[in-house]
Amino acid sequence: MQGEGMGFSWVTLTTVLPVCGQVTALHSGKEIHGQIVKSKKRGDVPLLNSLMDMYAKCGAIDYCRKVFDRMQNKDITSWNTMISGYSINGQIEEAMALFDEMISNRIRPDGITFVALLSGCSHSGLTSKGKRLFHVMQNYGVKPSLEHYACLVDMLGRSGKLDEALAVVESLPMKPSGSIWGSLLNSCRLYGNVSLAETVVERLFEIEPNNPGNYVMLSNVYANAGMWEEVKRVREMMGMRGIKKDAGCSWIQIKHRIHTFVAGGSTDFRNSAEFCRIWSELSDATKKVGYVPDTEVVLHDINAEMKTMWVCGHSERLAAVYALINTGDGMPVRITKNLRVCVDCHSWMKAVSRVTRRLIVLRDTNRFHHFENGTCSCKDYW
DNA sequence: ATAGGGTTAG
Repeated sequence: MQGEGMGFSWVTLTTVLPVCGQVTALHSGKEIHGQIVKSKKRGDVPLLNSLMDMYAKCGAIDYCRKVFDRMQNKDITSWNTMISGYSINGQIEEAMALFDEMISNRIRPDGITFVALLSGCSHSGLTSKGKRLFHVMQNYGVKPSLEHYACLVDMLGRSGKLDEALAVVESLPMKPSGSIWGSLLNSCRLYGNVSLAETVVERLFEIEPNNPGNYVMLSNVYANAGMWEEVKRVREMMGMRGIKKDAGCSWIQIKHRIHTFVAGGSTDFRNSAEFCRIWSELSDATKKVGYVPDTEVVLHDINAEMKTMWVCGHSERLAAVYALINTGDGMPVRITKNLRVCVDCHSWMKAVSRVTRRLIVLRDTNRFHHFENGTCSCKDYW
Protein backbone atom coordinates (compact mmCIF):
# COMPACT_ATOMS: atom_id res chain seq x y z
CA MET A 1 0.00 0.00 0.00
CA GLN A 2 2.75 2.37 0.94
CA GLY A 3 4.66 1.61 -2.26
CA GLU A 4 1.58 2.51 -4.32
CA GLY A 5 1.31 5.81 -2.50
CA MET A 6 -2.04 4.76 -1.12
CA GLY A 7 -1.31 5.89 2.41
CA PHE A 8 -3.16 4.32 5.29
CA SER A 9 -5.81 5.10 7.84
CA TRP A 10 -6.11 4.25 11.50
CA VAL A 11 -8.31 1.34 10.44
CA THR A 12 -5.44 -0.06 8.37
CA LEU A 13 -3.07 -0.01 11.32
CA THR A 14 -5.71 -1.32 13.71
CA THR A 15 -5.99 -4.46 11.60
CA VAL A 16 -2.25 -4.93 11.07
CA LEU A 17 -1.15 -4.51 14.71
CA PRO A 18 -2.93 -7.62 16.00
CA VAL A 19 -1.07 -9.63 13.37
CA CYS A 20 2.25 -8.38 14.77
CA GLY A 21 1.01 -9.42 18.18
CA GLN A 22 -0.01 -12.87 17.02
CA VAL A 23 3.41 -13.71 15.62
CA THR A 24 5.40 -11.70 18.21
CA ALA A 25 6.85 -9.40 15.57
CA LEU A 26 7.89 -6.69 18.00
CA HIS A 27 10.22 -4.99 15.54
CA SER A 28 7.42 -4.59 12.98
CA GLY A 29 4.98 -3.52 15.67
CA LYS A 30 7.34 -0.76 16.78
CA GLU A 31 7.62 0.45 13.19
CA ILE A 32 3.87 0.85 13.09
CA HIS A 33 3.98 2.65 16.40
CA GLY A 34 6.55 4.93 14.74
CA GLN A 35 4.09 5.68 11.94
CA ILE A 36 1.48 6.67 14.50
CA VAL A 37 3.89 9.02 16.25
CA LYS A 38 5.08 10.48 12.94
CA SER A 39 1.60 11.26 11.69
CA LYS A 40 1.10 13.77 14.51
CA LYS A 41 -2.60 13.00 14.63
CA ARG A 42 -3.75 11.55 17.91
CA GLY A 43 -4.45 7.86 17.65
CA ASP A 44 -8.08 6.93 18.35
CA VAL A 45 -9.17 4.48 20.99
CA PRO A 46 -9.37 1.28 18.91
CA LEU A 47 -5.95 2.01 17.38
CA LEU A 48 -4.28 2.54 20.74
CA ASN A 49 -6.03 -0.52 22.12
CA SER A 50 -4.59 -2.65 19.36
CA LEU A 51 -1.17 -1.03 19.91
CA MET A 52 -1.38 -2.03 23.57
CA ASP A 53 -2.38 -5.52 22.63
CA MET A 54 0.56 -5.82 20.24
CA TYR A 55 2.99 -4.86 23.00
CA ALA A 56 1.35 -7.19 25.52
CA LYS A 57 1.48 -10.12 23.08
CA CYS A 58 5.13 -9.40 22.38
CA GLY A 59 5.89 -9.64 26.09
CA ALA A 60 6.71 -5.91 26.24
CA ILE A 61 4.31 -5.23 29.07
CA ASP A 62 5.99 -1.99 30.18
CA TYR A 63 5.44 -0.41 26.76
CA CYS A 64 1.86 -1.61 26.90
CA ARG A 65 1.38 0.16 30.22
CA LYS A 66 2.98 3.34 28.86
CA VAL A 67 0.46 3.50 26.01
CA PHE A 68 -2.36 2.80 28.46
CA ASP A 69 -1.26 5.56 30.86
CA ARG A 70 -1.01 8.13 28.07
CA MET A 71 -4.42 7.43 26.58
CA GLN A 72 -6.74 10.33 27.27
CA ASN A 73 -9.85 8.29 26.60
CA LYS A 74 -10.08 4.69 27.62
CA ASP A 75 -12.89 2.26 26.98
CA ILE A 76 -13.59 -1.12 28.51
CA THR A 77 -11.39 -2.77 25.87
CA SER A 78 -8.41 -0.66 26.99
CA TRP A 79 -8.83 -1.84 30.59
CA ASN A 80 -9.40 -5.43 29.56
CA THR A 81 -6.37 -5.41 27.27
CA MET A 82 -4.14 -4.12 30.05
CA ILE A 83 -5.47 -6.62 32.60
CA SER A 84 -5.19 -9.51 30.20
CA GLY A 85 -1.70 -8.31 29.23
CA TYR A 86 -0.55 -8.52 32.84
CA SER A 87 -2.26 -11.84 33.20
CA ILE A 88 -0.60 -13.55 30.22
CA ASN A 89 2.74 -12.12 31.28
CA GLY A 90 2.48 -13.69 34.72
CA GLN A 91 1.96 -10.41 36.60
CA ILE A 92 -1.22 -11.30 38.42
CA GLU A 93 -0.70 -8.79 41.28
CA GLU A 94 -0.61 -5.96 38.74
CA ALA A 95 -3.70 -7.35 37.03
CA MET A 96 -5.55 -7.41 40.35
CA ALA A 97 -4.37 -3.91 41.25
CA LEU A 98 -5.67 -2.60 37.94
CA PHE A 99 -8.97 -4.32 38.51
CA ASP A 100 -9.27 -2.52 41.87
CA GLU A 101 -8.39 0.75 40.18
CA MET A 102 -11.06 0.08 37.59
CA ILE A 103 -13.66 -0.45 40.28
CA SER A 104 -12.69 2.70 42.19
CA ASN A 105 -12.95 4.62 38.91
CA ARG A 106 -16.49 3.29 38.59
CA ILE A 107 -15.75 1.42 35.38
CA ARG A 108 -17.96 -1.62 35.13
CA PRO A 109 -16.08 -4.86 34.47
CA ASP A 110 -17.59 -7.30 31.99
CA GLY A 111 -17.28 -11.00 31.28
CA ILE A 112 -13.98 -10.52 29.45
CA THR A 113 -12.42 -8.78 32.47
CA PHE A 114 -13.13 -11.83 34.59
CA VAL A 115 -11.91 -14.31 32.00
CA ALA A 116 -8.58 -12.44 32.05
CA LEU A 117 -8.38 -12.42 35.84
CA LEU A 118 -9.51 -16.00 36.33
CA SER A 119 -7.13 -17.43 33.76
CA GLY A 120 -4.36 -15.36 35.35
CA CYS A 121 -5.15 -16.85 38.77
CA SER A 122 -5.19 -20.30 37.27
CA HIS A 123 -1.78 -19.89 35.66
CA SER A 124 -0.25 -18.42 38.82
CA GLY A 125 -1.67 -21.03 41.18
CA LEU A 126 -3.87 -18.56 43.06
CA THR A 127 -6.66 -21.05 43.54
CA SER A 128 -8.51 -19.60 46.51
CA LYS A 129 -8.29 -16.06 45.19
CA GLY A 130 -9.65 -17.28 41.86
CA LYS A 131 -12.51 -19.14 43.50
CA ARG A 132 -13.46 -16.01 45.41
CA LEU A 133 -13.35 -14.00 42.21
CA PHE A 134 -15.65 -16.48 40.54
CA HIS A 135 -18.29 -15.65 43.15
CA VAL A 136 -17.50 -11.95 43.32
CA MET A 137 -18.10 -11.47 39.62
CA GLN A 138 -21.74 -12.26 40.10
CA ASN A 139 -22.04 -9.19 42.34
CA TYR A 140 -21.03 -7.15 39.29
CA GLY A 141 -23.84 -8.62 37.28
CA VAL A 142 -21.64 -10.97 35.29
CA LYS A 143 -23.15 -14.41 34.96
CA PRO A 144 -20.56 -17.19 34.62
CA SER A 145 -20.34 -18.39 31.03
CA LEU A 146 -18.70 -21.53 29.71
CA GLU A 147 -15.41 -19.62 29.46
CA HIS A 148 -15.48 -18.76 33.16
CA TYR A 149 -16.22 -22.35 34.07
CA ALA A 150 -13.31 -23.40 31.86
CA CYS A 151 -11.03 -21.17 33.93
CA LEU A 152 -12.41 -22.56 37.17
CA VAL A 153 -11.98 -26.17 36.10
CA ASP A 154 -8.46 -25.43 34.90
CA MET A 155 -7.60 -23.66 38.14
CA LEU A 156 -8.76 -26.56 40.29
CA GLY A 157 -7.23 -29.26 38.10
CA ARG A 158 -3.89 -27.50 37.66
CA SER A 159 -3.51 -27.21 41.43
CA GLY A 160 -4.17 -30.93 41.88
CA LYS A 161 -7.78 -30.79 43.01
CA LEU A 162 -8.91 -33.23 40.34
CA ASP A 163 -12.03 -34.43 42.15
CA GLU A 164 -13.23 -30.92 42.75
CA ALA A 165 -12.60 -30.05 39.11
CA LEU A 166 -14.55 -33.09 37.95
CA ALA A 167 -17.41 -32.20 40.29
CA VAL A 168 -17.64 -28.75 38.69
CA VAL A 169 -17.72 -30.25 35.20
CA GLU A 170 -20.45 -32.68 36.19
CA SER A 171 -22.65 -29.98 37.68
CA LEU A 172 -22.23 -27.52 34.81
CA PRO A 173 -25.45 -25.71 33.86
CA MET A 174 -24.47 -26.10 30.20
CA LYS A 175 -22.88 -28.67 27.94
CA PRO A 176 -19.12 -28.89 28.64
CA SER A 177 -16.92 -27.87 25.73
CA GLY A 178 -13.84 -29.59 24.40
CA SER A 179 -11.64 -27.12 26.23
CA ILE A 180 -13.21 -28.06 29.55
CA TRP A 181 -12.54 -31.76 29.12
CA GLY A 182 -9.18 -30.98 27.51
CA SER A 183 -8.15 -28.91 30.49
CA LEU A 184 -9.12 -31.72 32.82
CA LEU A 185 -7.16 -34.20 30.72
CA ASN A 186 -4.14 -31.97 30.99
CA SER A 187 -4.50 -31.93 34.76
CA CYS A 188 -4.64 -35.73 34.75
CA ARG A 189 -1.37 -35.64 32.82
CA LEU A 190 0.20 -33.25 35.34
CA TYR A 191 -0.78 -35.42 38.30
CA GLY A 192 -0.40 -38.83 36.65
CA ASN A 193 -4.04 -39.91 37.06
CA VAL A 194 -4.40 -42.54 34.35
CA SER A 195 -7.86 -43.83 35.22
CA LEU A 196 -9.51 -40.41 35.32
CA ALA A 197 -7.72 -39.54 32.09
CA GLU A 198 -9.37 -42.53 30.42
CA THR A 199 -12.83 -41.43 31.56
CA VAL A 200 -12.21 -37.87 30.46
CA VAL A 201 -10.85 -38.79 27.08
CA GLU A 202 -13.97 -40.76 26.26
CA ARG A 203 -16.04 -37.60 26.61
CA LEU A 204 -13.41 -35.51 24.88
CA PHE A 205 -13.27 -37.71 21.80
CA GLU A 206 -17.04 -37.35 21.39
CA ILE A 207 -16.59 -33.61 21.04
CA GLU A 208 -13.18 -33.24 19.40
CA PRO A 209 -12.38 -36.51 17.63
CA ASN A 210 -9.95 -34.81 15.28
CA ASN A 211 -7.90 -32.66 17.65
CA PRO A 212 -4.37 -34.10 17.54
CA GLY A 213 -3.49 -32.45 20.86
CA ASN A 214 -5.93 -34.68 22.70
CA TYR A 215 -4.29 -37.84 21.40
CA VAL A 216 -0.85 -36.53 22.24
CA MET A 217 -1.90 -35.68 25.77
CA LEU A 218 -3.39 -39.12 26.29
CA SER A 219 -0.27 -40.70 24.87
CA ASN A 220 1.80 -38.62 27.29
CA VAL A 221 -0.32 -39.73 30.25
CA TYR A 222 0.48 -43.34 29.34
CA ALA A 223 4.14 -42.60 28.63
CA ASN A 224 4.56 -40.92 32.03
CA ALA A 225 3.20 -44.08 33.60
CA GLY A 226 5.55 -46.24 31.53
CA MET A 227 2.60 -47.85 29.73
CA TRP A 228 4.32 -48.15 26.36
CA GLU A 229 1.81 -50.65 24.92
CA GLU A 230 -0.94 -48.09 25.46
CA VAL A 231 1.22 -45.37 23.95
CA LYS A 232 1.56 -47.52 20.85
CA ARG A 233 -2.18 -48.08 20.75
CA VAL A 234 -2.89 -44.32 20.83
CA ARG A 235 -0.39 -43.64 18.06
CA GLU A 236 -1.84 -46.39 15.92
CA MET A 237 -5.29 -44.95 16.46
CA MET A 238 -4.00 -41.60 15.22
CA GLY A 239 -2.48 -43.26 12.18
CA MET A 240 -5.69 -45.09 11.37
CA ARG A 241 -7.78 -41.96 11.69
CA GLY A 242 -5.28 -39.92 9.68
CA ILE A 243 -4.65 -37.49 12.52
CA LYS A 244 -1.35 -35.66 12.35
CA LYS A 245 0.25 -33.31 14.78
CA ASP A 246 2.03 -30.12 13.70
CA ALA A 247 5.71 -30.29 14.60
CA GLY A 248 6.93 -28.07 17.40
CA CYS A 249 8.65 -24.97 16.12
CA SER A 250 10.10 -21.76 17.48
CA TRP A 251 10.87 -18.47 15.85
CA ILE A 252 12.52 -15.13 16.48
CA GLN A 253 12.44 -11.82 14.68
CA ILE A 254 15.74 -10.06 13.93
CA LYS A 255 15.23 -6.79 12.07
CA HIS A 256 12.78 -7.65 9.30
CA ARG A 257 13.38 -11.36 9.16
CA ILE A 258 11.61 -14.10 11.03
CA HIS A 259 13.90 -17.07 11.67
CA THR A 260 12.18 -20.39 12.26
CA PHE A 261 13.56 -23.51 13.97
CA VAL A 262 12.26 -27.06 14.30
CA ALA A 263 13.54 -29.68 16.72
CA GLY A 264 16.83 -31.11 15.58
CA GLY A 265 17.33 -28.06 13.38
CA SER A 266 19.10 -27.79 10.08
CA THR A 267 22.46 -29.54 10.03
CA ASP A 268 23.99 -26.45 8.40
CA PHE A 269 23.24 -24.41 11.47
CA ARG A 270 24.09 -27.06 14.02
CA ASN A 271 27.44 -27.80 12.37
CA SER A 272 28.40 -24.17 11.97
CA ALA A 273 31.50 -23.00 13.83
CA GLU A 274 29.59 -20.30 15.70
CA PHE A 275 26.89 -22.69 16.83
CA CYS A 276 29.42 -25.21 18.11
CA ARG A 277 31.42 -22.56 19.94
CA ILE A 278 28.41 -21.01 21.70
CA TRP A 279 26.87 -24.40 22.37
CA SER A 280 29.95 -25.74 24.14
CA GLU A 281 30.43 -22.49 26.08
CA LEU A 282 26.83 -22.68 27.22
CA SER A 283 27.12 -26.35 28.12
CA ASP A 284 30.07 -25.67 30.40
CA ALA A 285 28.61 -22.53 31.93
CA THR A 286 25.14 -23.94 32.55
CA LYS A 287 26.61 -27.07 34.10
CA LYS A 288 28.54 -24.86 36.54
CA VAL A 289 25.33 -23.22 37.72
CA GLY A 290 23.75 -26.60 38.29
CA TYR A 291 21.84 -27.35 35.10
CA VAL A 292 21.50 -31.08 34.40
CA PRO A 293 19.39 -32.28 31.45
CA ASP A 294 16.16 -33.84 32.69
CA THR A 295 15.25 -36.53 30.20
CA GLU A 296 11.99 -37.40 31.96
CA VAL A 297 10.25 -35.08 29.54
CA VAL A 298 11.15 -37.18 26.50
CA LEU A 299 8.12 -39.40 26.31
CA HIS A 300 9.50 -41.96 23.93
CA ASP A 301 10.75 -45.44 24.56
CA ILE A 302 14.40 -44.77 23.74
CA ASN A 303 17.71 -44.92 25.62
CA ALA A 304 19.09 -42.22 27.93
CA GLU A 305 21.73 -40.90 25.56
CA MET A 306 19.19 -40.44 22.78
CA LYS A 307 16.89 -38.70 25.22
CA THR A 308 19.55 -36.18 26.18
CA MET A 309 20.25 -35.49 22.52
CA TRP A 310 16.56 -35.08 21.95
CA VAL A 311 15.82 -32.50 24.67
CA CYS A 312 18.93 -30.53 23.82
CA GLY A 313 17.72 -30.22 20.22
CA HIS A 314 14.34 -28.71 21.11
CA SER A 315 13.50 -25.86 18.79
CA GLU A 316 13.47 -23.11 21.43
CA ARG A 317 17.09 -23.84 22.33
CA LEU A 318 18.21 -23.58 18.73
CA ALA A 319 16.34 -20.29 18.43
CA ALA A 320 17.97 -19.04 21.62
CA VAL A 321 21.46 -19.92 20.43
CA TYR A 322 20.79 -18.25 17.08
CA ALA A 323 19.58 -15.13 18.85
CA LEU A 324 22.61 -15.06 21.16
CA ILE A 325 24.89 -15.23 18.13
CA ASN A 326 23.04 -12.68 16.04
CA THR A 327 21.95 -9.96 18.45
CA GLY A 328 24.06 -7.52 20.43
CA ASP A 329 25.39 -8.39 23.87
CA GLY A 330 22.88 -7.43 26.55
CA MET A 331 19.92 -7.30 24.16
CA PRO A 332 16.85 -9.24 25.29
CA VAL A 333 16.25 -12.53 23.49
CA ARG A 334 12.63 -12.97 22.37
CA ILE A 335 11.46 -16.39 21.31
CA THR A 336 8.01 -17.65 20.34
CA LYS A 337 7.00 -21.29 20.31
CA ASN A 338 3.88 -22.93 18.88
CA LEU A 339 3.64 -25.43 21.80
CA ARG A 340 4.33 -25.22 25.49
CA VAL A 341 7.95 -25.19 26.60
CA CYS A 342 9.07 -28.45 28.23
CA VAL A 343 10.30 -28.60 31.83
CA ASP A 344 13.87 -29.21 30.78
CA CYS A 345 14.02 -26.34 28.30
CA HIS A 346 12.52 -24.20 31.04
CA SER A 347 15.40 -24.93 33.42
CA TRP A 348 17.90 -24.57 30.59
CA MET A 349 16.53 -21.10 29.82
CA LYS A 350 16.83 -20.11 33.46
CA ALA A 351 20.47 -21.20 33.51
CA VAL A 352 21.22 -19.45 30.21
CA SER A 353 19.64 -16.20 31.38
CA ARG A 354 21.97 -16.34 34.34
CA VAL A 355 25.22 -17.17 32.58
CA THR A 356 24.68 -14.78 29.65
CA ARG A 357 23.12 -12.00 31.75
CA ARG A 358 20.46 -11.66 29.08
CA LEU A 359 16.74 -11.26 29.57
CA ILE A 360 15.01 -14.11 27.72
CA VAL A 361 11.33 -13.67 26.89
CA LEU A 362 9.73 -16.89 25.73
CA ARG A 363 6.14 -16.99 24.55
CA ASP A 364 4.47 -20.36 24.21
CA THR A 365 1.03 -20.95 22.69
CA ASN A 366 -0.36 -17.93 24.45
CA ARG A 367 1.53 -16.96 27.52
CA PHE A 368 4.96 -15.84 28.63
CA HIS A 369 8.01 -16.81 30.56
CA HIS A 370 10.38 -13.97 31.41
CA PHE A 371 13.76 -15.42 32.37
CA GLU A 372 16.12 -13.14 34.23
CA ASN A 373 19.31 -13.99 36.08
CA GLY A 374 18.32 -17.61 36.67
CA THR A 375 14.66 -17.20 37.62
CA CYS A 376 11.41 -17.18 35.70
CA SER A 377 8.37 -14.92 36.07
CA CYS A 378 6.11 -18.00 36.23
CA LYS A 379 7.81 -19.01 39.51
CA ASP A 380 7.95 -22.53 38.06
CA TYR A 381 4.20 -23.04 38.40
CA TRP A 382 2.71 -24.95 35.43
C1' DA B 1 -11.05 -1.73 13.12
C1' DT B 2 -9.31 -3.23 18.97
C1' DA B 3 -9.81 -7.18 24.28
C1' DG B 4 -11.56 -13.26 26.37
C1' DG B 5 -11.36 -20.10 27.81
C1' DG B 6 -7.44 -26.08 28.06
C1' DT B 7 -3.33 -28.53 25.71
C1' DT B 8 0.44 -30.76 22.34
C1' DA B 9 5.59 -36.70 19.57
C1' DG B 10 9.47 -36.20 15.97
